[in-house]
Amino acid sequence: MPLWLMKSEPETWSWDQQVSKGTEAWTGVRNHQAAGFLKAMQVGDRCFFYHSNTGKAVVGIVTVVRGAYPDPTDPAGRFVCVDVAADRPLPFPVPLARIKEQPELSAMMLLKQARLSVMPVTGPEWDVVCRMGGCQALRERAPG
DNA sequence: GCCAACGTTGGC
DNA sequence: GCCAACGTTGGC
Repeated sequence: MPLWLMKSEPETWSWDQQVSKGTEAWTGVRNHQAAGFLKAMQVGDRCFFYHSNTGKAVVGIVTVVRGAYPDPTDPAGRFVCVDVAADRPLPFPVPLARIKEQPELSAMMLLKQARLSVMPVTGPEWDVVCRMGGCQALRERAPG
């Protein structure tokens, strides 16, 4: 069961906006490694929603509601996007600083590849972050 | 505001 | 095909 993390600058697209809108196309990824992860996503997969730059915290969970399709914002038509829907907030957002303090999270791709905007999260990492965020650790795929 | 990491571009 | 220059991301 794949689990993911997606980054967004809150000035560009925030968790609050995601909650207000419900479902949103996750466009603008222009990195081939990140695009590969988008292509691997399946409907129902869960993703952490991470605020980069001014936020620097995992703030919520979204679910994939449409698998990879051509990104309408890419004029060349080479990159893909997915649609995600807000699932639930983390009652206590988990800051990057706290992730760095956790020995169990020391191998997270978030820490290893700072510039990657879409990445997989392991099951144990998922559970630890959920626990830190005061959220039930739902790993299983969301119902359709 | 600075800088490290790193992907891309372009000259050779 | 190499590599320097440059642009972008994102933490600090």
